[in-house]
Formats: sequence, structure tokens, C-alpha cells
Amino acid sequence: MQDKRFYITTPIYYPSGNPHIGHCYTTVACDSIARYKRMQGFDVMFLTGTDEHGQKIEEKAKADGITPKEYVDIKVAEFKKLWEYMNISYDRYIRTTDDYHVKAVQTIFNRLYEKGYIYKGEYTGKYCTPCESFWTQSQLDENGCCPECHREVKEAKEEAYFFKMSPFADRIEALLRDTDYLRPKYRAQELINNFIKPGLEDLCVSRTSFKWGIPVTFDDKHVVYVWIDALSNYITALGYENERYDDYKTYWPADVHMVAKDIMRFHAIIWPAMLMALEEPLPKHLAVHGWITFNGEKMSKSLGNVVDPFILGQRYGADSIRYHIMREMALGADSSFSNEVMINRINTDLANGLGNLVSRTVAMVDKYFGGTLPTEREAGEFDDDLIAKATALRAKTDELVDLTQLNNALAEIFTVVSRANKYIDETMPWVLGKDESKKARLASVLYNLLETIRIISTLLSPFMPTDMPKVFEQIGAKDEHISYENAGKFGVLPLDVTVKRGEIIFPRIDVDKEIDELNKIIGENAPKTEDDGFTPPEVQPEITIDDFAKIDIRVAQVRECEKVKKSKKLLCLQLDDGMGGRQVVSGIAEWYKPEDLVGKKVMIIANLKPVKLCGVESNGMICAADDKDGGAVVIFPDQDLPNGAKVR
RNA sequence: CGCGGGAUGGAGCAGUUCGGUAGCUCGUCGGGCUCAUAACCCGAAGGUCGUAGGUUCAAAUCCUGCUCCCGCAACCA
Repeated sequence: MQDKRFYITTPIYYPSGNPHIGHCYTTVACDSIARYKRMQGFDVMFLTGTDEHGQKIEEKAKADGITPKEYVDIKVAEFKKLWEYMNISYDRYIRTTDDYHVKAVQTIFNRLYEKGYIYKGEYTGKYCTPCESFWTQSQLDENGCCPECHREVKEAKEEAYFFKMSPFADRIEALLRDTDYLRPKYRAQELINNFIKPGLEDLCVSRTSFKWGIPVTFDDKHVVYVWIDALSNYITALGYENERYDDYKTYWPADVHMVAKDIMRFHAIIWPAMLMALEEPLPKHLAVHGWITFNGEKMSKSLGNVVDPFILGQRYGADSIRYHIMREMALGADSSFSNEVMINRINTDLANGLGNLVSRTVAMVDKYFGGTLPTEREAGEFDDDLIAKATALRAKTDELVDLTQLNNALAEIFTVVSRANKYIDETMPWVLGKDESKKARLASVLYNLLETIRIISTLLSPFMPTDMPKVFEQIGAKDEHISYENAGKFGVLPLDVTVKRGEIIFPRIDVDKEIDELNKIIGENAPKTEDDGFTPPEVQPEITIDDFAKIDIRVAQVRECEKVKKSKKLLCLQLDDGMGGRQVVSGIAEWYKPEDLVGKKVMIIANLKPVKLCGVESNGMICAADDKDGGAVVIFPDQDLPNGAKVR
């Protein structure tokens, strides 16, 4: 017997900013699946929430002069507002600051400690002294400095607790390689090669460098660092190790965790390891989707291309946005968002296809029969194909939803929309309408269309929960007609069904006009985002003239310059420093081509300790300034100076 | 020789597992229709499937070399 319970989760989002279209995609996709499974009769638990601890939140709150809790309360309200707007039917919303979650995480942490999977060690990382912060390599800014204050960081150690991953390596590899846990499966190879084969590193699970987190009960200097806190939400929200809920036995293991590819690693490796350590069952599927990019570029606030779901929703309707992002995004791959593609999609599929189909069908019932069909029928040659396609649709969408291929499920539905539009041309109801003797045939044609629309809109309603009821109303479908059961049958509406003409459900959008207006809106919003585009970094702690004298800056001329192979950001420069020449590697390849620099004079820090970068030795550093977009601008002396001249 | 993904008509993609007429959506052009939201339906043009070889009766598909793109990892002195 099929298990009629279904548990699906979004990630818990990090509310260090407002929600955007990317959050929207994951949540809307989960919502559609949740609604679909409910329609099928499953007892569904759909969980979403927010991951509210951590240093970044602590700092953002401080910058705004409020407590971290006050800060996240504001942001959580934004998220909930968006979910309400997008008609998200989550059953439960977890906040990692909820007290039951906090206690449960402490219990989990202690248990892992008692089992010997967590031990005390030392964490080595990049430390920014003024900020009292550790950063990982990837968090550092373009110059390898602190992402907050842009000062230099240094290697440092702090005491920390670690989670032992190695005991689970084999089982995780098998999970990724031999099961269909990971979707799409092709990512498994990458994970295994990059993280498991080289040996799973133990994971740092506590911090002493900030306070905004869940305290470790037996060592109060420490707070639990992200993983155990955040990933546990999937079980604490069901009542694992807490009294607040009592659904763990009912819903765990999860059927689907849906995540974007940037956090795939944590859900593919760390989360299973944690569950293995706790001796709990593993979730059934991890569905990984790509990012929504804007005109092919990654969305970024500084580019001013962050798509605001509220603005789009207000202009085109929440369901149209839901439809577009789900129709466009394939499992695993990135999807390029552009206003033009979105508007075309809404026009083609929703306005011209489905909306027009409903509109012309209902209009004809109105025109030829005064809104109510007569009960006489006469079958015709095109009926069978239409009926067969409509009746077969449910099985197809069932399968594709179970495979989390929502874009394909929607594509299937819209092939039937096309089929129905074609049927109208084939049967030519306007010709039938002129011949009194063809009334029975005409009634059959229109009835078949209404039935097809009923099936389509029923199967579409999990994806577009706001607009589909409008379709039901227009075609005269009552609650009892629109069940999942009936979506697999033809001939459900009463023979003498009465339709009701109504508003145009999906109005056609004027592409050129809307693109102009959207660009205007983006233009209006852009200056606002530029406010935080550039703030000069804080001045470094005071030094003496003697300290400064230690830094030897010289003028040098670029003789040769080439890209360092296998690096994206590095240029290797051969310099004439007036002292025999030297080789310097600089991380400016994103902004300068080798030929831009050859022959130019630059300033270098001449007495910096040599290091190897990507295997190439660098003896010094080129002076460059940060521009407001995070780019680097090399400082060129504007007078001709001798090579080797000292700069003071 | 770090790991992985990709290159298919103008655009975006499927097809590659298990070789056998190259397909979809949008766009373009031509035609039809008038019930409908200037929507709908039909037809056509347009691809030596990145490149060079190999295996085969037959290669988008299998094998090898190469080029370019994109992620991850590393790296920004």
C-alpha cells in the first residue's frame, strides 16, 4: 500500500536581506508539489522557515541599532508577507530562534557529543582583529581582506567543536552513487570526487567569535555554528526532541528537500551524516535546482537587477509569476530570467493559449445556447482524440510531479490546451451554429471543450491556486466536479451545464510598453541600491612613521604580462623595477587584460614577503584601488618616473 | 595533467543511457478562419548536431585528440 503521507521542505532562508525571486522559486515549487499531493489525497506537511542566527545577522542588527531578534522579526515579516502574496500554503513555519528548536538543537548537540561524534579541537581560519571575526576563504572580499571592513586578515586559531564526518563517508558515497536520493543525479560524481574521495573533513560546528546563536550547554563560550542549528530544522519542526510538536513519527523521513544548488553540498553530505550519527532514517529525495539569473547574469544588488517579486506580481498577477518561473526552470539547470521572456511566456501560454481557450468556449456557449447547454448530443470524428488526450493527462502530470519536474508537467498540460484550440478549428462550431439541425453536434463540441478545460484547470490549480477558481466559475464547474478523482475522467460536468462569462483571466500584455515601464522602475530603484554601493572602509588603526617606513613602495614598469593558467583572477607580470626585475602576481585579471598593462608604470610594494599563488611565485604587490562596484583600478603614476623610484 | 557540466536551424532547449528518417517552444515568411484576449489553426524556410580523426553497413549518439563556454575547488600579497 502506498504511504499517504508526504513531507516536503524548502530550505530555511537566511533573512539578512529581503526575499527575492530566487527564494520565490523554491518556495513556489514546493507549494505546487504540496498542493498537488494534497489534491491526490496525501496527508501533507509542507515546511518552510528562516535560519536566523549567525554573525551576519548580529552585525546587520547592530548597524541598524536594534537587537538581532528585532532585526529578524522585521525580516521574517517580509518573508511571510511575500508567501502570503504568492499564496504559499505552508503548514508550518519554523524560525531557528523558536525556543523549542533551540532546546532541541542543544539536545542534538549534546547527544552527538556523548556519542563521540563531536569533539573539541582548534579551528584555523582567516581572522580580522578589528572585527573580531573569522572568515572562510570564500567570504573574503576581492582583495582577500575582511568582507566587512576590508582590512587585512591573518591566520588565527580558536577553540571549536568539530563533527566527525569520516565514519559516514562510505555510506554517503553509496547514497549519492547508488540511490536516487540526489536529483539530478549527474551532480553526484562531482560531489564524490571533490569531497568524499579526498577524505571528508571534520566539520566545525561551534564558534566563540560571536554570540548570536544557540549556546552549547556544557561550554558557554561556544554557540552552535550554522550546520547543526539550521539543518536540524527539518526534524525539530516535526517535534524531534521537543514537546511543541508530535509529528516526527508521522512525517519523517521527508519525501523531498528542495534546495538551490549553492547549498546542495550541505544537504547531500552533511545532513545525511548528521542523521546517520543520530541513527535516524534518511530523507528520500534531495531536489536541487539552479539559480534564476537575470539576462544571463547572476543577480546582484550592485547591478540593480534584483527582481522584486512584489512589483512583478502586482503588474501581472502572482499566479502568472508562479507559472513563469516554474515553467522556465528545469531541475538542476540555471534559468535566465528576463522581463521579455517572462512577458512573452505569459502572453503565449496564459493569455493566448489557456485564457483565450476559456474565453472563446464560454463565449460560444453563451452565444449559441444562452449560457446553458441543451442535453442532446451528437458525437463527431474529432472527439475521440481530444477526449483521449485529456483523459490521459493526469497520469502524465502525476509522474512528472513525483519526479519534481514541474516544468515538464506544465508543458504536458499545455499540449492539451493546444489540442483543444485545434479542436475548435477542426469542428468549426461557428458553422454548426448557423445550422439549426446541428445543435446537438454543437452542444457536444462545446461540452467536450468545457470538460477538457475542467481537467486542465484542475491539474493546473496546484500551480496557480488563485486564478484557477476563476476558470472553474466561468465554465460552471462546482466543487464536486474539480476533484483529483474527476481529473482522470471525462463527462463529469452535467449535460446541461451553465457557464458564466466573466473577466478576462489572463489579459494580454503589451510587450514593448511593459518593458519600457519595467526598465523605468528598475531605473528608479537603482539609485536606492547604490546608497549602499560604496561606503569608504574604516581607517586602519594608527601607525607610526616607523611602521610606515617599513613599507617600501617603488615605481616599476610592466615588461611582460600574461594570465596565470588555471586561474581566473591572476595575472603574472614581469616588472622592470630598476633593480634587476622581478615577477609579481596580481589578482586583477577580471578587470585588466595583459595588453592593457604592458609598458605601463605601476607602483609596487617591493618588500613584501614572496609567496606562491596557483604555483607561481609573486615578489610584491601592485597598488590598486577598489572602485565602488568592488572592481580594482590599478594606480598609474601620471608622470614619467624612473623605475625603482621610491614612493613616500 | 584538480573535479564536473556544456557546445544541436535566429533565440532558448530536448534527443546522447541501449547508434538506424534531427525534434520542441519562441521568432520569421506564406496561407486559412472569424467563436475568441489583433487571439486560434495549417504550411514553409532555416541545422554538414563545436572541431579533427577513428569504430561501423549506419554516428548528434560510441572511442580519441583539440578549441571554446559555465559551475565547483584553488587563488586576489
